[in-house]
Amino acid sequence: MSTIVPNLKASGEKCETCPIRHRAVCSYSSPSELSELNDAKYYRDFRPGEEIVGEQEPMTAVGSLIDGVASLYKTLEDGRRQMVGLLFPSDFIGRPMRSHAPYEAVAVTPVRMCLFHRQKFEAILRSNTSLERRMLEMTLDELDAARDWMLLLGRKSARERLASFLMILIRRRAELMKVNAEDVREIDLPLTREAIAEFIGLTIETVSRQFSLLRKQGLIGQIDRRTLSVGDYDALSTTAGDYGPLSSDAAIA
Amino acid sequence: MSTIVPNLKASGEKCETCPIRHRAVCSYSSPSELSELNDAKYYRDFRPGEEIVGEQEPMTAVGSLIDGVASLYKTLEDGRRQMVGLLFPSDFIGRPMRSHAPYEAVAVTPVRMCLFHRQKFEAILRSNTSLERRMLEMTLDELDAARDWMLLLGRKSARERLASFLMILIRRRAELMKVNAEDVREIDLPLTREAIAEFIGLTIETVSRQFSLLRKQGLIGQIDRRTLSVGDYDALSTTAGDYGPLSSDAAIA
DNA sequence: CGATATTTTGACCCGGCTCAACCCAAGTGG
DNA sequence: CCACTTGGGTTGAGCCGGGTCAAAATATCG
Repeated sequence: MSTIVPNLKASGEKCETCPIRHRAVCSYSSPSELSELNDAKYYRDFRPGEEIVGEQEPMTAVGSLIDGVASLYKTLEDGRRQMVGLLFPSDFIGRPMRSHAPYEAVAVTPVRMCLFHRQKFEAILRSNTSLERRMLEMTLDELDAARDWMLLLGRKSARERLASFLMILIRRRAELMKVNAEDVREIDLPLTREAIAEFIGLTIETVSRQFSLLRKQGLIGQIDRRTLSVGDYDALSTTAGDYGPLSSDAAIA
Repeated sequence: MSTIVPNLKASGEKCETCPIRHRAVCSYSSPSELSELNDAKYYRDFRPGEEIVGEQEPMTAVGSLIDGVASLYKTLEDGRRQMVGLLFPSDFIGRPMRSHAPYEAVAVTPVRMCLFHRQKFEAILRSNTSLERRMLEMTLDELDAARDWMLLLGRKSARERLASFLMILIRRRAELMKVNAEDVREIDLPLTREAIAEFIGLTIETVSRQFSLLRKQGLIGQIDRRTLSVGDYDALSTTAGDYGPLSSDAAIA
């Protein structure tokens, strides 16, 4: 799983031109604060399937996801797994103020991370108030999203779960393209059936069946293997059972 | 549900003598910082079943649970409910930096809260670094606990869920009595079957059946209606499927 | 084109839900 | 003091949604 990957030294890359500069944990930092981060950071790439940090392993680095999609997992001794977070660019990976990772993080697509040595980051956190404030904000958002997810895992049917999952992707894309969620025509699926199943707490067979049903009923259509179209936004939204796009800015969602 | 309850003005009560002084969000605050909080705080009592804040309602106050047990809920339109947090003394209720509550909070037992006007609290947060640091710590712990809970809701069987729930109560009590979890002999159940079911994502019938099974198999015993004894700690712990007492200090757990 | 991985579909099964009866303790009022 | 209510809690019977196991269909890749 852990192949040798080059630890890129920050070559020409500067925080100022970073694509996630305005959304990541550093987004409130002033130019002077940023330069401290700039000096401490390093980049690292991960390939699909590669483990970013292991569950219960010492966590030496934390940082921001610059590009790609990653997921967080918790696993039971007998191998049952549950995804507990789905991370997109600008989301933060790692747990400050704890020496061991409470979960496993895995790259879903090719991933580029902006990393800091954990203890160094914690030291900066302590002195850099705007970093700490943003960290608190992001953590609160993640907590909101985690609670939405608890509702899904505890109470929603398979159909509702899949619809909720698609709504997350739709909202995420709407945000990215700066349009209303209703206007999103197509969404691409960065996850395999297995990852989707682990995310929404089902088996891959059930996920597949529910996809077929939603397709048959016209809520969604197929464009190609990794892309699908939104057939009936309202029906999807209703099936998801959400109150609206609340906590849409949270990391998990 | 919302009966008239006296809004107690801080009479003789001072933060210095507060029973949760050393664990709550204010626990890192210096004497001078504390006096600012002292001036802004007020107490309020809630009776069992009373709503502390409503889901999606404007949230004017936030604060610490001083005494009693409270729970957080998320609800679907058709009435299905999922508990998303179980709060004990020193835990924080409310969502800074958001105007509306993302969940409903309800008093389970008689509850006393130490409250702040939300915007006032946010202003203090911004100027009081130790308050913000502690807030971040507590939020990170809650997030860890929420993710443990996602694993439970997504993957554990009814039996495992109930055992996990009991382990939470055992650890919580161990902490309180300052003994090892293995040495806890009895635990009291502050929750009704219904609340337990809503917590672990089951129906009350299934909860009741699993209680009967655990009793029959000697993992637990009955002392009285609201108290039970630990019959076989190891079996309970194994059934819960936890790796150990990780994230034991988190708010939900 | 074969070889391997992923996805879909089918048949069957089982754990937990539903619906319903019953139990028990704690009021409450005559 | 007893009849009645009320609100948990327990237990049983039957069902069903989603899991399991197996096989076919479809992609992906040398």
